[in-house]
Amino acid sequence: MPKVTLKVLANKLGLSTSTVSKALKDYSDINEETKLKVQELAKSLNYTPNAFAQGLRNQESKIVGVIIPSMVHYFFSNIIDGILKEAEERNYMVVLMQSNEDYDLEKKQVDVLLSKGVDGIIISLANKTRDFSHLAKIIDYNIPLILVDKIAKTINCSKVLIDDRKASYDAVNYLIQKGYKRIAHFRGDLNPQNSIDRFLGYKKALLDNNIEFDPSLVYVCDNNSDFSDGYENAEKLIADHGNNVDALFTVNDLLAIGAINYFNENNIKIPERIAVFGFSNWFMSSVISPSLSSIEQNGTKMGEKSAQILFQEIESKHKQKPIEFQKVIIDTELIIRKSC
Amino acid sequence: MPKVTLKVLANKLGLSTSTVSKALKDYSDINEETKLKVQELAKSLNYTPNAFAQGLRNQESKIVGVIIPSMVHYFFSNIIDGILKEAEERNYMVVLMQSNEDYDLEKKQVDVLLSKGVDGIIISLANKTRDFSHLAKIIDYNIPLILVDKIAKTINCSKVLIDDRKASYDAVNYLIQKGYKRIAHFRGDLNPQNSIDRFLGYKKALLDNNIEFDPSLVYVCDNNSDFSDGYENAEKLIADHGNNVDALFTVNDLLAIGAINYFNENNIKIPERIAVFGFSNWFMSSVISPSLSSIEQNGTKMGEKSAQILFQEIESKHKQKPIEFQKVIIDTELIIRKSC
DNA sequence: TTGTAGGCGTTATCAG
DNA sequence: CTGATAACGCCTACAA
Repeated sequence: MPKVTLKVLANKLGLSTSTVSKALKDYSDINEETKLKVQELAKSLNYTPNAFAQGLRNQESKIVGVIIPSMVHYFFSNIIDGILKEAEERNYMVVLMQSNEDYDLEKKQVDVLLSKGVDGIIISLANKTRDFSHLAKIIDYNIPLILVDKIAKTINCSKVLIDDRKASYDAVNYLIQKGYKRIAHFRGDLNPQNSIDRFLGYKKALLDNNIEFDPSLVYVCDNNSDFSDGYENAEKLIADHGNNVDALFTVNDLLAIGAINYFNENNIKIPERIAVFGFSNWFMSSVISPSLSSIEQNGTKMGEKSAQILFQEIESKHKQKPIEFQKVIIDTELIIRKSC
Repeated sequence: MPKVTLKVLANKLGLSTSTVSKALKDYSDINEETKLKVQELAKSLNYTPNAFAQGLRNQESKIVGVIIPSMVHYFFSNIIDGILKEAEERNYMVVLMQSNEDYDLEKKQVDVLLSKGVDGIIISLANKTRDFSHLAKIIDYNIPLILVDKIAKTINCSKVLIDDRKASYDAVNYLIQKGYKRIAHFRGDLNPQNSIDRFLGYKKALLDNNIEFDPSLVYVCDNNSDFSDGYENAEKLIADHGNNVDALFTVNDLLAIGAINYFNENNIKIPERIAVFGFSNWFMSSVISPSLSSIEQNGTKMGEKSAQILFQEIESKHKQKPIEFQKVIIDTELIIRKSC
């Protein structure tokens, strides 16, 4: 298995490497016949250019880096799915890294990506990330950067996200239109902007409908919440408010499902006694019983769009064109099922 | 942002690049003081070696490639999770590709990985893949290859998998010990070995317990089955067998959940009237109601193990040591919940 | 139309 | 202990 290089081809044909190189790239100043000969041989020997040499020479890796907080999440899987599709079409490779919601790791991973000379980077920030110097560094290196979903407002780059506030607003508004009045909210921690925005959307929908905002109906859930957190808070909710609550809007589907479990086990009928509305439309929402109304966040589309913008920016950079940063809001959608 | 290279460091210190290079690698033949000076400067200028140059020089990319059929699957996400962890520890990058269960794409992706000079490859084969010449090519190129879960028996390389047959056997045996006698099976298509093995395990458990195998209790489900397939087959099952069936073992959790939905909606009590046992222990199984007994397939461990073996083989190759292929069976585990 | 030469950044070898 | 040199494979001015 001797490696097939330009030199090998050149020797076999009695040509120089540069001629071979040009022939393969269809340079106009090469004899058609030679071109054909070269291309044929290349094909038959299965020549593939050495990516390192190319990278070294062209300062271009055809690799993009992606950092996400966690792999095992329906939403993030979908984002990746979208990114992979776009990259595939353009013959780019995707290096995937997982920050495990750890700022230090995220920072280190950025360094690795930079040192590997990736052509662009897509990041969905860890919840804990507050310091953005590593992002500034990417920009400093003049590497296109796209932030997706978990973004940093202060960083000047393209962003792909949803309108959390509006989405929440729509969901809660829907509940209100259906006649629910005492709507509880399981919110996320204070940290990632998303949960704040979702909370604000909830609150605004209440106020716009002249429903008094009752802080005691809001429960703060842990961020790495598993569904048992939803279960426990549902228990608390009923203990605290008894019959004086008729709906529950949660910051994510997992909490909703935990709550549903509690309600099911305790014979609290959904949606008759209490309606439930989730967020993110995880795969699960459609399969539990009763099926859960939720907000489709469209991870795949977010991934696709991020990648499209990234490749656009890489292209522009290549052509020395100025880059105009975009902020793309991906549409969300209310998915109404049986839980309300 | 001038790139910091060895040459830059060398110039600033009035040294040669080779000295700088050695100093950074702690060569024993370099003066301690110079080493310190070099290392300090390197740190302060944030020097990172150029990966292309290193790759070109050392014939080593520090990148491994991973091809899986589909991203958006709890099981595969877990495999990736495991691989990423191991790679992270070793400062390897992971290039991820998704074959979408498409043989041609899988083949092309292998070519891309090879041409990029990855140091090793982990693949979970597409269901449709029957021709293994692309795998042979990898081996031909002398690139370590690990097959995980969806493997090719005839390809000579290390493999990480579960004992599908035994796992099924255990599950069905458990059902039988619990007193169930008329156990239906929703099996997968004839294609990937996994579903065949799971079926065989089911059958053997019956026979070993002197329960007649009744082919009419076996339903073949589509492979890209969504849970509606489980729903519909559950309907058929009850139509066909009425009360003459008391348990259901499915080739995956999704089908089981579809079936559970049908049973719930039609007031067929689980597990009193019919028990249900799934396979794979997807995240969902624990959150639906009633919670689903299933077989833990431990994707994370499979990913970790695959990566460990891969890095071992890369290491061995590096040291010119012979490589001994391993076939690792990851333990499965019965997870008993409320559905049986 | 083809070939020569130099360099991308790193590292191993060998000479000083 | 340090430095010069060559090589990894590719690409592109420039020369022939």
